[in-house]
Amino acid sequence: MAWPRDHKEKSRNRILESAMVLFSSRGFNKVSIEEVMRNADLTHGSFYSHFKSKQELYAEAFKFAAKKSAVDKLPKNFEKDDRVLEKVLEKYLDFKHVKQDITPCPLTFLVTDVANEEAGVRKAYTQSYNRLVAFINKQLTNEGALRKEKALAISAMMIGSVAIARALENKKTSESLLEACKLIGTGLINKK
Amino acid sequence: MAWPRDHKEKSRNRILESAMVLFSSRGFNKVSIEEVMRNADLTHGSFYSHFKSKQELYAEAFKFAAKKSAVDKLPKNFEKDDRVLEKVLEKYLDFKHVKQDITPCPLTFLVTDVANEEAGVRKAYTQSYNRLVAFINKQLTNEGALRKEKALAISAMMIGSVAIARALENKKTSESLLEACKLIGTGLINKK
DNA sequence: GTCTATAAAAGGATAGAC
DNA sequence: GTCTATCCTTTTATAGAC
Repeated sequence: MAWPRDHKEKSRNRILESAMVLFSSRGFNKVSIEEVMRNADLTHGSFYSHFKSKQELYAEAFKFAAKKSAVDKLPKNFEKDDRVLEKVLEKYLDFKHVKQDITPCPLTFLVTDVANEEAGVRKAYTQSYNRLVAFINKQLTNEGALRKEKALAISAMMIGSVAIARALENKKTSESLLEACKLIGTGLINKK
Repeated sequence: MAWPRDHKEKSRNRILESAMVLFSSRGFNKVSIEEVMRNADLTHGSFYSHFKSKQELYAEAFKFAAKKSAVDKLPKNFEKDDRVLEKVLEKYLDFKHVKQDITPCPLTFLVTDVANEEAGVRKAYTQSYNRLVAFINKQLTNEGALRKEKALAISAMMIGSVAIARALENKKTSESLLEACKLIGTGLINKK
């Protein structure tokens, strides 16, 4: 029929966008295909024209989310300026991120979820994580022997603290945790 | 009938033990009540003599798991010795923990899972997390103004790195991450 | 490619016998 | 308190019309 040639791709992107938002906020297993499709203004029957299973959707949605996340949208080339990393920490470790007032980073929001899923999903996670670590590592221009280790530790503090903050029952403790990680993280950046 | 008076409690503990293991390794939503009960050598019908819902089981199992975890079994009183915390890091950030060759810490294995569940579960998580931070804080005897912040940052590195390591697809990257966090974490302990 | 309709299975929860 | 049997809802996945 006379469909625009990008029609399928647009539908697919709507599905991925829908899945990304829903999976991040409630977890993969608590979101049904019907819900993903409805949120993308489609009916659930047509899901299988795009993906062969829910697991495949997860892997694809994860890659899609990783591209859209704040970290991956950062410039690939930048000045020798430690403040870039400090600004990333500032934004990432903000309570707004915990509350999803900014687009959530799937590395954090789905970290445990992914561990329980199949290889394709974990591969998507790994690739996205490696890009984050590479970015941090590039920013640590003043470091010596511990540069790589600091990059990994900072990534763990970022992902860990936001994940924990999301699980805690009160906002105050969450914010203390985020602030502490900003402080200690920044300390790691600037000390040689 | 002539049941031993601790019969119900023993069954309950078997259910909690069973749930703890299964939830930690595969996540709350992927484990059915029938599976939990079968693993506890019971049939699923009798589940509701012990818990009113699966959510209630989760909260109770979490408290139970927290008590059994390595951290909570540590002595409450200890010498002024920084090495205690270093030893905890050594054990917690071991690949054996990732592979569940030691009893997994639910703070790590269920961190994202918990964030998507109801208040009772998050309360249990928060209490357990606060105990961990209090323990770390107590160990940091050489610190000054940043003592509290360091304790929080170390907790985020512990929980974060093991969670990430579980999600990654290859062992080598996971081990680099764990080693880096041991190193940087130990550095935070010893520097004033 | 998307729709409606439906199959088929899984899982949470309850009823009643012992 | 635990068992077997069953209800009922949700959910993944497929079939066939347009």
